[in-house]
Amino acid sequence: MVARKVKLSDVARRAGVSPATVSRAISQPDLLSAATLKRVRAAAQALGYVPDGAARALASGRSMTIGAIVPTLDSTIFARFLQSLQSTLARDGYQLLVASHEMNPAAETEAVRMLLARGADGLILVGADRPRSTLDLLRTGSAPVVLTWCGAPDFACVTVDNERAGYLAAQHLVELGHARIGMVTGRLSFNDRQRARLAGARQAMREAGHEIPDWRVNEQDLSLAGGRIGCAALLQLDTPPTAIIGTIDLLAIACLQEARARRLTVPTDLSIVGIDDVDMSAYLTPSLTTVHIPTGRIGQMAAEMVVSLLENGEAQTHVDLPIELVVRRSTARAGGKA
Amino acid sequence: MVARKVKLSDVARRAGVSPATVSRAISQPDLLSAATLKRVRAAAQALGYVPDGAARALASGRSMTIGAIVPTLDSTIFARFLQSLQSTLARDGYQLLVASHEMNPAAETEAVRMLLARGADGLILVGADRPRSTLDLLRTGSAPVVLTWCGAPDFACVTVDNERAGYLAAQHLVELGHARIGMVTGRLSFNDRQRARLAGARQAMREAGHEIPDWRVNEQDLSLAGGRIGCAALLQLDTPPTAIIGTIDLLAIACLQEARARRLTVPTDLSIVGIDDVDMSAYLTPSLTTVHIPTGRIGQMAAEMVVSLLENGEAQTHVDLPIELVVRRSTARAGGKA
DNA sequence: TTGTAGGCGTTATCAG
DNA sequence: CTGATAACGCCTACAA
Repeated sequence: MVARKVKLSDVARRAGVSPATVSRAISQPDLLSAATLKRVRAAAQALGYVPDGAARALASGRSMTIGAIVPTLDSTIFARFLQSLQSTLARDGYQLLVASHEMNPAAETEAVRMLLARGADGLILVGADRPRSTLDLLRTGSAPVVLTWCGAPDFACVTVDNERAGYLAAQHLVELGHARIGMVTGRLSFNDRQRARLAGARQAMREAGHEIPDWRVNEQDLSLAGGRIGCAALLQLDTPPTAIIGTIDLLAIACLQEARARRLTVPTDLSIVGIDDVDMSAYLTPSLTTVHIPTGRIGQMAAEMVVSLLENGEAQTHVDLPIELVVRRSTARAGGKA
Repeated sequence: MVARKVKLSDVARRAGVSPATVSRAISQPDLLSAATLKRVRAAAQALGYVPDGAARALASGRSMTIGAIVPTLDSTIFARFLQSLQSTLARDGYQLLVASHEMNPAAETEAVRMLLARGADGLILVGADRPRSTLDLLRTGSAPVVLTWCGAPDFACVTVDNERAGYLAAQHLVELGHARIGMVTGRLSFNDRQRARLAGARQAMREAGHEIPDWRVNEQDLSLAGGRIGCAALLQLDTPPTAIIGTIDLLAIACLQEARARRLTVPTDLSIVGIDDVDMSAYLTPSLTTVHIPTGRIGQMAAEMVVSLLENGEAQTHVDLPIELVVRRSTARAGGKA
């Protein structure tokens, strides 16, 4: 719309130095004398110079951009995760390029390809459950990759023990005397987090001499609507569970709402446990007993990991963040007494 | 890690054609004969060729990347907004580059500069309230800009009448006989959406012969914690309001929780109205009366607008999306009777 | 500390 | 329909 683009050489001419000097002024200021640096900066300022990222990327081989692929952007969890990634990366001068796959493996592969094509210097993905072809693409790519939540042995990753999360949730219920517990989970395919949480809960019950039969596990969309449907289905069984675990807080919150809609009192009539510990959970009435997952930390660590992988070449490549049960008011002893 | 990068010319050699032909095979397939096209594609496939975005961007002047700057990623609203932007842009082959400013004007300016430097072909921002210098930077930049939620006359924008949103919320309360209403708002500076919603509510009250004095307006962080604090403050006034408007659902939901914590029954003892109509609002007990804002549509339209600005040069540059009051169970006649 | 020169991988303009 | 041949704007040895 306005004057044609100001380029490096324009600044150089204005400052009376060579293009190389201007280039250095941007990327390696220390190599210049204070005087010239100042002069170059003044010239750049005056001309309103903005370096061309594409050209820099092409010449230097680095785009200062990190790609992140999440299942969906429309989720409390991933929103916080991205916020955390974004702010941490920004500190190091990197920009975040985001993509989502909406639970479609092919879309994820496509996203990886696109991000790589866009020149992302590094990639951050969620989970490790994806087609071998995608994994190969990731390994082949020259960009460092960091997996989050769930990891794979041959990839750098920032994990959380999802199986243990499910275990802790169920164990808590066992300790309260519950033997018949139901679960509302998200879709299990292409989602290792969900599978692990379910498996962990089953493990805890098994160790206590109980089981969670398939018909007490209800697979739903990860939404409030899904949670309510799943909860309703479990409550309508001939022998309804005395407690329900939602594999993510959103689902558990929906269960809380469904229970209330059915005039059941939580936790007296029904205990409910979630996993994640989102903000909302602490503020509900009754507040939700859940397993805390350090979502923000996962993002921060993942960001720091790609950056250090990128800049130091090396880095600790396996971090497992601690999780813990947070007992609040949505759980009580089986049998009705709080 | 592996073989050095496969480039255009490698594919060309393998396919026995010139580099130019390979380039066309990617960007203008129609110009090639079916036979050569097929041959080139096979070669590219075999070599695992991935075009270099930086080089393409440098040579073509377009990065196929759109930058979006939101106040924060960590919000239901903006998460949905971004999701919508992302999926719409993806359809046209664009990638989303995101940044957030956490309510810091300077950070936003910095983000604009960075996004422009990264070669974003277009920019999507939230609101129109920012320093003149940033506006100038936006105008100067050669990239089309689309403002969302609130607009400015000389920018393309996808808006929603925030003032009317506040107006509708208050008007509904007036019709229910409420004269003393309180408001819990977010920080008003650097946030035209909040100011407009507050102003609209005041306008509605004024027209009804009432006022919303400053001391019945409580400015808080846009969080559940903020909402509860704000609600508590209003309820502790000598003459507490009979109804409260939260300028975003999150705040209103927090008010609902605070009211319950104080053993107040909503809507009998206190009516509460929100603005946004997030998913959760419909599922709460009582469900939240609120003003529906088509968040997803805003994102979709904004995305379509940048793209058409980019590709057709022209486009409708001012779209105002309709909003409407959604009456649910959190409001009732003043005086206690539902 | 600063200048020179060649190249990064594609696209685009022109011929053929 | 396809092939040469310049740019594109910046970085980076290498030289001074």
